[in-house]
Amino acid sequence: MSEMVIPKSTFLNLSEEKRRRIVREAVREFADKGFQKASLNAIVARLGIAKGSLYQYFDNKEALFLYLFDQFTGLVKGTLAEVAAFSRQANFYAQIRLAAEAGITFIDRHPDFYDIYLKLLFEQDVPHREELIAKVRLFSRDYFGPLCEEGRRRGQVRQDLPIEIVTFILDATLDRFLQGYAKSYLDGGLALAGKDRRELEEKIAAIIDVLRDGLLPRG
Amino acid sequence: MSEMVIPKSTFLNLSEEKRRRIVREAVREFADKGFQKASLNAIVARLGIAKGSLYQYFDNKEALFLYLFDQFTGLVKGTLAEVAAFSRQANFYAQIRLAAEAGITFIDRHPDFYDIYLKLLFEQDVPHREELIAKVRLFSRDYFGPLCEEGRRRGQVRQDLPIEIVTFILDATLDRFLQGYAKSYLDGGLALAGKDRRELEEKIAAIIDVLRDGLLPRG
DNA sequence: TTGCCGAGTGACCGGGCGGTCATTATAATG
DNA sequence: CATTATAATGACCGCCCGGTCACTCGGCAA
Repeated sequence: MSEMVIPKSTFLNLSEEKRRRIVREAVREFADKGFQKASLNAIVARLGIAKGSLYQYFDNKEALFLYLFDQFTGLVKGTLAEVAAFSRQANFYAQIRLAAEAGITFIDRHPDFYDIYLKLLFEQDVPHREELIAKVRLFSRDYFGPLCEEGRRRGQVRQDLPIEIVTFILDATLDRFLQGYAKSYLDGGLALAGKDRRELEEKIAAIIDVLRDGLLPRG
Repeated sequence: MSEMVIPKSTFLNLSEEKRRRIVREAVREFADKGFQKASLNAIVARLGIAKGSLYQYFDNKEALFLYLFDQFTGLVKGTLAEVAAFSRQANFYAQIRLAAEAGITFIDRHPDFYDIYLKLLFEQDVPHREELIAKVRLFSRDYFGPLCEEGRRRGQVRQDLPIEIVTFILDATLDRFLQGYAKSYLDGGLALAGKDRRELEEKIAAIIDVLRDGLLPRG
């Protein structure tokens, strides 16, 4: 279902180890520089192969990038499916918490892929950019939307709240939390970047508590 | 207090109209392409001046960019000071609402400046990038922090909530709202980009209501 | 009229880019 | 072994970049 972008057969004939090495170094370069500034010369230099070889594997820079992004969306999709299955029985607020923690895990495992995505958000002239962003964001909406409806159905979320406002807030907050974890200058004073897992989970819990109970004094 | 970055005297000697024209076109170019891809050739071509002239005004690409960003931070600072003064007496939630509306107004007035900032967030190798981002984000924190403390003091925000969590949520949500207004693919399904002022204010009010009252059914 | 000086000019430089392709090396086949 | 198919190579191409600099221009003071 992912793997919609296929490289040249030459690439597929390579040993898995070499393929992984190429993907790893290419992802690193795109994560460092973004699409436009990423240099195929730099990639082949790091890999110790000739530039011509890269063109045996992929038609051009764009095809290479699309292939990498395809791998990324596959990983995202898998992660979300896992967490959805794992947390199906849980309370709505626990589900949100687990999703946030899965996001942290994903960034820990694939920081360069996440960097590529972040750069893509505001870079210009990246081929199929809006389409790629939309693909990822659709995952997020497809996850939070049903979650909220289910939470409302089960009486864990107020019936009178507009679903799209709730998903917007959850999406925005979680997104920013993950961005702050990956990029310290976006952590909004929570100093997320250096924290260990336990502290991160405490912050997540605190945020969800505030969203659940509201800012206004009760009574 | 802004205007810390000074161009060459040649630039300051130009007529205000010419200066504004140069700033306008340069901002447009940097907003379109980001720092790295922005082309001085393109800027001088649009302005109809020689490249050498640009180098009479600014030492190099970096100095030009820093000057533009300085203008930007001046505008942000002024806007925040205005809204702070204007909303001083208001209820906490009205203050938040007014800040969000001021953000909308700012983007309407200076969309290219806002674009430069958004691109800066994830672009690599921009001179003084983290410093510039920190400067803008400090404005935001300096605004929301005291606001939350004041709101708590006045009993409009629960006493037991950790301030930094509250500011994080407000900052993240407002930020994402403005990003969604400027970039339709980030609007999280609220379709903010096309909306008129009244509809935007309704969305803002709805979001603040949810944050104020919480997701959990009361009772 | 002359000399001066700041403003404005654009051809030019070195360098890096994505991409090409004729050539060589390697592996598979009979 | 020879022949053929596939993979790997890197010099090279045209392009555009940021930045330079020897030069021209125009107004003003002497």
